[in-house]
Amino acid sequence: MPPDTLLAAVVAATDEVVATRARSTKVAALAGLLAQLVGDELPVVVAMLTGTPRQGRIGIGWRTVAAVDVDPADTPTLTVLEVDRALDELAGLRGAGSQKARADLLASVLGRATATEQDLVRRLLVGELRHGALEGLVTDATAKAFGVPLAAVRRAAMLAGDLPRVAVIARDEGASGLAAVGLTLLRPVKPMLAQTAADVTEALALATGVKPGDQPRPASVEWKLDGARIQVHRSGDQVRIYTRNLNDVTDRLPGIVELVASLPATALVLDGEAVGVDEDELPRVFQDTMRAFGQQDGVAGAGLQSRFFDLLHLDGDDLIDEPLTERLAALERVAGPWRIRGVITSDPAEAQALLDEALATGHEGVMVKDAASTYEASRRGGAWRKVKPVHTLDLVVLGVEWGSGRRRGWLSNIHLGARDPGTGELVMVGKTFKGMTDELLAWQTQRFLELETGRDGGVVWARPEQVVEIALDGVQASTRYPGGVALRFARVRRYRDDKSAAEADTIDTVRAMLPAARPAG
DNA sequence: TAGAGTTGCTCC
DNA sequence: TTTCCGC
DNA sequence: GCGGAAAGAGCAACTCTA
Repeated sequence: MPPDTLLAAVVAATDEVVATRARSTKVAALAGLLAQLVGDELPVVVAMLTGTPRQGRIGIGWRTVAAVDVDPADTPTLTVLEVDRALDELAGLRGAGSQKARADLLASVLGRATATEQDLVRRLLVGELRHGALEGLVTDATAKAFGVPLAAVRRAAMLAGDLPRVAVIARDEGASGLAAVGLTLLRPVKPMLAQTAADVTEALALATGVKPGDQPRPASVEWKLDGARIQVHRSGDQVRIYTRNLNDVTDRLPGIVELVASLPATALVLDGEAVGVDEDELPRVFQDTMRAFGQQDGVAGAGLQSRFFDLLHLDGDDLIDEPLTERLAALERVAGPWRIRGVITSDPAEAQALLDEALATGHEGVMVKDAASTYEASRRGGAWRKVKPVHTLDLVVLGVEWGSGRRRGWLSNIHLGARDPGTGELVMVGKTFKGMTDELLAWQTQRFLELETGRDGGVVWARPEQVVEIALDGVQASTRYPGGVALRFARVRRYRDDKSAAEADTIDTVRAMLPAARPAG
């Protein structure tokens, strides 16, 4: 019988992964590790390597991790199964005194770990493994470790929604075992994701794979609702609802459970959105929707409604390999009134009209989907494209935070201010680190060091002179920022040297972008 | 018991 | 969520 | 084209502190 695998073996593999940028080398290192694992070690380590320990909510975050400081062990003795059991125990603690008990238990585990093992456990707990390999590469490594086709592992992982379990199947049952993994009712499937497109014309071309001069091909153009993604399973009178990350939120959404239970079918897997809707069928403000979605007791969530855009299973038949048009036809039959509005078209003008209509009704934009496409997890293929309007603002940089990881040594996350025309002061409305090339990072590092007025922790304060053009999805009410508004998904477009801070956009302009207030219906 | 602090989830 | 980057 | 990394805002639940 082989010895229990040490956590040190995982550390060694992640060290190899960190040391290279070549995918093939990373996969080889991970595969070498996976191939030597016995029994339950495999699912435990697969979960670790993807940065998501199988215990889920453990109740330890960066604050607790930072507070625990114990001398490391000299020699590695901790096994991966011991770490797994410790995580079980940590996750199980609750009630008065549990925070202290967690910290104590963590300290005892770390005390048995070497310095590098401690580091791995800490990174695992704060959810920032950052070893340059996550689920995608671990999937590759699983295929390599057990000599099974990558496509088979990917498909099984999508359908099972659970890579650790699929790795065990790959090891113990091989390719035929993987092929037998199918969509299982009441067990969530990885949702299909979308890529972006600048406008409907581009979206139509990219989604359908049509090149200039080719015959256009039809796409389904659908309203994109601003809510939370849900996947609803029904088997007989049992209904379960999952989020995009496969968390079970059934208890929060009793109204949707009731609706799906009433649909004319015996078995269903629906893909859609949970949204707040007022009496006039107009969408509620996103924050209202999310507040209701977040509450556990189901009372507030009862006000949320479901709208569906796909059907993956109907009464014993898996539909994931059927073309979208077939799935939509089945969806129309079984849940027509709750279908998200959409049209099948290859005409950019018709798609644009639907986008205009969606925006006028208060929705986020449209999705454009290849009408012939099958249902596939992840972004591969890009058969789904989202189109939403982009707003821009010219704001002033108030300060910058030092970056970490691959941005270490660069000033990265910039603090953004809008002008208050009344006082002449600048009002902070958000931060962003997105949209920066390496070249721009280098430039802004130099620029803001020139403008530096002082430091506070990781923040370098800058003389408020540099104007930056920011692209954003929109604006939302904020309790955190002094102006009462915050930017949603802000990213840098370009630095503007043709504008002074006195010409930057005002806080009034930012506030004017808030969605129209509606009664919370 | 109210408020502060921490965590983890939603937008991905 | 977005964008950039190396492979 | 893929997979990974950079890191934000809002919210609710839970635990701890004063």
